[in-house]
Amino acid sequence: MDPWISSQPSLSLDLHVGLPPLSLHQAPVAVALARPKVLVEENVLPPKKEPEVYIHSCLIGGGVVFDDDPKSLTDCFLDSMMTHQVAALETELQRMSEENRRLTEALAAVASKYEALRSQYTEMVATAGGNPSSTSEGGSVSPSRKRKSESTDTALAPPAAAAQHPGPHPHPHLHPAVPADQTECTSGEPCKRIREECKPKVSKLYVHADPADLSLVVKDGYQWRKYGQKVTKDNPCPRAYFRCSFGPACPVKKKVQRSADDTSILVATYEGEHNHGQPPPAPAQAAHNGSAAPGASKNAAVAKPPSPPRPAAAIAPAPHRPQLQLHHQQQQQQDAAAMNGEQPVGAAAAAASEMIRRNLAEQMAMTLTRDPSFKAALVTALSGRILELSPTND
DNA sequence: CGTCTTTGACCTGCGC
DNA sequence: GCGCAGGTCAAAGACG
Repeated sequence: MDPWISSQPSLSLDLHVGLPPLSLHQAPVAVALARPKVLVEENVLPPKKEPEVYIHSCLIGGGVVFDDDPKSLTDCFLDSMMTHQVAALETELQRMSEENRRLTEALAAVASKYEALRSQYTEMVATAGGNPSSTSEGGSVSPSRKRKSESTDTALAPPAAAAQHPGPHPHPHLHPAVPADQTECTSGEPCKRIREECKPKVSKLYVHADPADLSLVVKDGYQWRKYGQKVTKDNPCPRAYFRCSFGPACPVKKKVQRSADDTSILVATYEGEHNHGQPPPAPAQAAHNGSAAPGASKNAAVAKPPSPPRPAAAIAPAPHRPQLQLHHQQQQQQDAAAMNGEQPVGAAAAAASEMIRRNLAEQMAMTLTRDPSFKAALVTALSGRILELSPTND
């Protein structure tokens, strides 16, 4: 994790902004523990500090002013109200912080257990004579469909996959035409287990959205093409299926569905990794933090790919790259460095850190401005402050 | 006319 | 083998 981030006690980025900054194989666990409701509320923390300071200073000097100035009666009344409110907010803050701490601990425990199991599994595969590198990489192995009529043609090159990936794939390690489980498995249970391990990297992103907005569009900076929608059993809200518009070169898919518990939350499930950079934002997109323009309903989530896919390694992170992708790529770089036995390069790490800070600030600003509770708290604090400072108050 | 979204139909995996 | 549920396809319609 970014040292700067971990040094910000009130931010608690692990659980609050976008995707938890864990490696993707940990993401589902992390997301399962993260409660989106809490995430947004806790984002209110930084602005609270201002009224907190204000109240403390008023408490110190209030008594002196009280005797001399009749107007200070109003001030003190307001101060009292503010103090009460701030006390309540502080209590809430403490509660949230405590909950955050518990969640973080639980997350760490689960992550460590997962790591232990993972290494155990890798060990087992290695001793069984398997090829750990083909499975532990997790890879963006696309679960290619095998339709009944097509699968009889050839097992090695399913037409569906061939249609999606004409010609040699530029990134076979990211999206092999033939999933490892299909080539290496010969029977039963081991095959199933390996297949599960070969699933594309899955990550989840919780996004606050207007419940009245039924578009199911998650603005993550990438361009998506919707290819299906389905009502699932466990959730009355329909689930939308998207493919990256850079496909078939980019195998990434995402599913977007409203949370069954809180319809104001969109749950975006990403499968696979982008093998290209984030498309350059259009003017309207740039004004919306690199996401699709909300007004353009027709092409909000989809646009023609502006440029051919580029290898991820050749692309510097875009300034508006969403937090998700930042964590994603950063983790990839760290993984790659770890695999090569390298230490993170100082300059690159600093640049990445700076990038994360910038995106973090943007993301927090966006989240905060979208949160009604934050707005209410801000309005309360500001109105109290304005009343206090107003020369005409009486 | 080209592109994208919608949506019913189809396919596949899984549990029984 | 059957039924269910999730995921995907592809025709039709909408839109610029």
